[in-house]
Amino acid sequence: MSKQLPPEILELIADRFRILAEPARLRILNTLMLGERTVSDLVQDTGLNQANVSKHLGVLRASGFVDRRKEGLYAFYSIADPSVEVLCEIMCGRLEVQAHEQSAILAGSS
Amino acid sequence: MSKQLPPEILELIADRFRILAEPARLRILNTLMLGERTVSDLVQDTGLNQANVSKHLGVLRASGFVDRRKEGLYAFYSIADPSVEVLCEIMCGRLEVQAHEQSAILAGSS
DNA sequence: ACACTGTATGATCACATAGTAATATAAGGA
DNA sequence: TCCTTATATTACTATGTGATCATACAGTGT
Repeated sequence: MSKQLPPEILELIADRFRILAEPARLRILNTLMLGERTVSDLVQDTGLNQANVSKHLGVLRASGFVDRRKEGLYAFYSIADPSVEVLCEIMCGRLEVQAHEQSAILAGSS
Repeated sequence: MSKQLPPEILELIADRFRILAEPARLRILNTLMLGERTVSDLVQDTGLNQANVSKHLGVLRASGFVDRRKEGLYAFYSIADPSVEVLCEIMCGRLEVQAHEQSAILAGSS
């Protein structure tokens, strides 16, 4: 536990965190958790424009978070890295903890 | 599982990922996993300059990842959010999986 | 061959932020 | 009080990248 990691590894980890540090990409991933979707589906779902969605999908694919399957004119994207969901759940859980602490502080100071 | 999250929540999650998307901050956190450290300790350990370390610590503290305890001239920082370690481990595990896949591909194509 | 649709790819702009130097603040000692 | 040390902050620059527009590319049908 808590072993010291060399700077090169920490850079790679930071790179992966950076991919997820974007609301638009999280929206896309969150939709993909429901199952495979085409680019057009995601454009509809997120309200982002097509170029933007395509670019985010490119980033997500290059970093191995999603997979692509081409079929005719369509490109079907899907989650390739199941850890995404776990990561978001942890972050979410932490948000709830902090929200609790804040309301506790507010309640205490009143 | 895999519930749809509203955009506001995803923005908060993205904010937290962004905090961790920095090699320098991960270096600091990784050192703090060994225990409480002063700013000077961290400057020594990371090789970053003092202003830079202070600024990163400020960001980490504002987002609740670390705590501060002042004692005389010194400021002792420590991990406040234990989930950091888990998050890094997951990312690390995923890096290993990808490394394996890549070497498998290379071996197969030879 | 042409037209149409879905997706990907530049080029550009705007903005956020990491790093750094200089300086400010705060605490302790002579 | 003055000096020194530890930490925080401010101002600035440079770099990275998200959003957008326009356009290119690929597959399908006529």
